[in-house]
Amino acid sequence: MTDKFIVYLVDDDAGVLKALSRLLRGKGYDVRPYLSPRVFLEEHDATVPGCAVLDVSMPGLDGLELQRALTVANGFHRPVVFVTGKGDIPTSVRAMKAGAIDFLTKPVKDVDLFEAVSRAEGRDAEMRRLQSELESMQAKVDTLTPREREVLTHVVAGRLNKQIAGDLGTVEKTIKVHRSRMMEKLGIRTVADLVRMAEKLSRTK
Amino acid sequence: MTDKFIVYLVDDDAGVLKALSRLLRGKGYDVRPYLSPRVFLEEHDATVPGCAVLDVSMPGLDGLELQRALTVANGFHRPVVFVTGKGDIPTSVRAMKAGAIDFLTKPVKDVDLFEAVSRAEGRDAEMRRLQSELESMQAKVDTLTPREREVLTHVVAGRLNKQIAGDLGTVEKTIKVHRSRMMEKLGIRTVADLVRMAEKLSRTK
DNA sequence: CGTCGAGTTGGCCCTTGGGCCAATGCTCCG
DNA sequence: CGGAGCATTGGCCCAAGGGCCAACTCGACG
Repeated sequence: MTDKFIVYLVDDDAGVLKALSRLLRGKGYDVRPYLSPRVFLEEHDATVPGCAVLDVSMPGLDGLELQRALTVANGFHRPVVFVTGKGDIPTSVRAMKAGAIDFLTKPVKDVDLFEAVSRAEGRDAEMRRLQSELESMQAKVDTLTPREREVLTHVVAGRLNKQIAGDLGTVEKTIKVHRSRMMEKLGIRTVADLVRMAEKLSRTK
Repeated sequence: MTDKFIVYLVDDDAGVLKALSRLLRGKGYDVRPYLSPRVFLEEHDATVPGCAVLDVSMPGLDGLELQRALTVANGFHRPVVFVTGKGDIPTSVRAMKAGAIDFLTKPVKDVDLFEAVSRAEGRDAEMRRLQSELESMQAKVDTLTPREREVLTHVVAGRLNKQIAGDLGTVEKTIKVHRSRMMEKLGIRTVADLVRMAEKLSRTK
């Protein structure tokens, strides 16, 4: 479960690939080198923790396109560190705007690469923590019946049982039952926690 | 109050300054040109809406330093757009990491500049909206007595009056009074709203 | 010294929330 | 057809929230 953090290295230059691999492996990272961006993308599994270290200019699929392709995973992005030999400012700016962790120029200084990969690791961990938290909450919400969900939104809005009953065209007693079952299913005891949960879920989607 | 959005233009090249001024004024922007970054910084008033369009390389105080100086305002930054004639990738990356809106290379394309300034305007407006919301909430919280503040935190934590009383070494009745006055001062009626307010305040600071 | 704000507490009473048990009506599925 | 799941409702009772009025203590301030 606590999969090891993996560095996906993609560069069409075999020499660079080997050099960077050695460097990162020396630091203890689990490195997966790819000469072909396409092969990397095919094999890529967004569910395992890791970051991508990409060359910007590659034949077929360039770094920025690859970055975009890695960016679609349900709101979360695979952290990307760019490495380039012949990049320009507009490209670096586009990469950073698209959320790249860093954009390094060759020859890459070891410390810069380590610092970038380390930041990528931190961000990846934080993203996964957040994502799993959201998923587990969403999973619980998904077990609610339609009625319970309606009641949930009204409760979060601060409405009284009586008012909710009026809104939904039923009586207070019924709302109490839905409300109770809803809290039970969500594993939540207080309205405060309920509101916080709802806020987290709504803030991201 | 609804001050006009101002573009602070800082470039040590008088020609560029004039050209960009004309360009932005033509778009209807209120432009304030500065040849000296120091003078700009001295006169700068973070309370008025606006963005800065900075040349990266200037004598005395370069663009990145200026950006950092503009970044300290109580958690909020003055949006910055960079313009440069002789920048390099590391510089652009540092600028973007530091939160720059964009980093344009001369000759600057009109559309790029307009797009960047427009984005800056949007971000500035959003920042100010958020900030004024936070300030108004914080102002209300500041009117609370120490005891009321303690009760506030316990209520937000989902504790019952009885439990809060135990924690604070007093009785339920006392908590009810503090709680009631606290809600009154905050202008809030439901626990749901209280929790949301507390979340917003805690999330930023 | 007297007032004022803050913190406390009591009593009284009403409203809300919520648990327990029981029961009904409906729809969908095997 | 006979459950299963869902929505609904009633009664009963207790716990928790909250308004209103009154009162007391204490330290600060003039």
